[in-house]
Amino acid sequence: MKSETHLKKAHRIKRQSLPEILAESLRERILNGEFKPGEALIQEALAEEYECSRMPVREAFRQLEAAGLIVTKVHKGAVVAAMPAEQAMELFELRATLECILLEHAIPNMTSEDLDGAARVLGELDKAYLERDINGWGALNWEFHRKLYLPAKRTQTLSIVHGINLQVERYIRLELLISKTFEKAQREHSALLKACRDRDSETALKLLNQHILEAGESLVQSLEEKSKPS
Amino acid sequence: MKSETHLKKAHRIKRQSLPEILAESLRERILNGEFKPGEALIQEALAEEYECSRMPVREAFRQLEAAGLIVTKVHKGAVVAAMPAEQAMELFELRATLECILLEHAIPNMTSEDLDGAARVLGELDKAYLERDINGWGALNWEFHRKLYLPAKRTQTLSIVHGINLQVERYIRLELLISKTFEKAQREHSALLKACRDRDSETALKLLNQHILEAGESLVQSLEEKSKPS
DNA sequence: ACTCTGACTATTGGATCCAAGAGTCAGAGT
DNA sequence: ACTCTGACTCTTGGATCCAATAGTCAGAGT
Repeated sequence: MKSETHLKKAHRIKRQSLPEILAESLRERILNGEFKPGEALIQEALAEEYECSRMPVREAFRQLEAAGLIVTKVHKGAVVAAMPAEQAMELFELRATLECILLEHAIPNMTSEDLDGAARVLGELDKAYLERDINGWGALNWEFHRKLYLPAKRTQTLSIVHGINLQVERYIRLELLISKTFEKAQREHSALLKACRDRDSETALKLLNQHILEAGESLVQSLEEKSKPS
Repeated sequence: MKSETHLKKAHRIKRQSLPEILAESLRERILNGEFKPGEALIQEALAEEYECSRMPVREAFRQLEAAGLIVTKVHKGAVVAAMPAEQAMELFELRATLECILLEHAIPNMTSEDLDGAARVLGELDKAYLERDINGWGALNWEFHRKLYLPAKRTQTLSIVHGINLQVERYIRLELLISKTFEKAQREHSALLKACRDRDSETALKLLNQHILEAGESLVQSLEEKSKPS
């Protein structure tokens, strides 16, 4: 009996509405740095660019606003949200707290499939790093963490953490370009996965906590350097 | 020199867009239980009720969806989100974690104005309780907690916690009607405020943690009883 | 009697149109 | 020369209209 779980999974087709697609695309472009903090997003321009009317754009804006990526003022439009260094650090501390909770609950439930899946993503992550594929790296990075947290079966926490990750990812990407954080993260990911395999919660949690907080600190540091070049 | 801080505060007028107002109103009605989990929300009906077109309603839906209060399917419309008991407990645990962090950071920064403000809200809370004003109680309850957390100066965490509170408030309200949770909460609030006044972090955190987790447990218990009346 | 199909209806998704608010710039008045 | 005002423009907010899809129900064929 093959225990493949494809029994009834049907082919999951897109089934996405235009606003969702737009929101995703715009988020990607914001994370890429194509739209910089403070920059205004004009509905009509984007509508023309995506060859649709302004309406889907408007609904996409609502989603992005709820996610904290843009801020809108009545009759004044939307601008990309800025994030001061202290807020960034707050988000990293939040991540550290919440992701450690997730990992703690996940470790006892991890199957070898879970671990192998995470290992596979880690491989892809390495490849993305070698090819300097920053966009891909961002998505894969989250995918790796997500794989580790899924067995915790805490969907609400996971979705909140996902939101926070998206918010900070923008800055992480900038940081990645100019530092050695990449290799450091890769080493830490490996160590983390190993601790999970060993079911060594204590080590795993310590590693994860460090992994996130140090990333935050190095990011905040480089943010502050950049803001005071005088 | 009067240290009143009204120097430049101008009069903060509404400046709210229709979709925001609608989202607020609809959220309130969902929290009230007027719209029950699983119930479909029809754009046109709501548009007519609020005497506007469907468009503001649609944008309000996007906001509510992002807040997790409704779920929408393409071409099928929006239904009020249901919440299984286990997810409710997860949210309460999240609250306990995050709100304790907030309080921990807030206590050292609290001024006597902060404490007096909280005390004042506590009084209103009591009044709302005596008048059985459930709606008002919900808002004031959050206001009380918020007052305690504001000095932590962690806006992101605060806004996430706010979102979680809104999600569980719906069930809390139902629970309040049928149990003694009300008086219990009131007593716990008083004790909590006193510990804050004494700058006794240890006691305050323990109280807050209990306050939230016990509320969660009693809620989940009554949810399970209701779902298995057979 | 059962099932499959096709038309009909209810409701949402998207486009276009009009109104209203915010910013800008020129011109008049002091 | 400076400031205030008003018209003009750019952009968003909201309404209405048309297209597309899911659900339903009746009817024909087996």
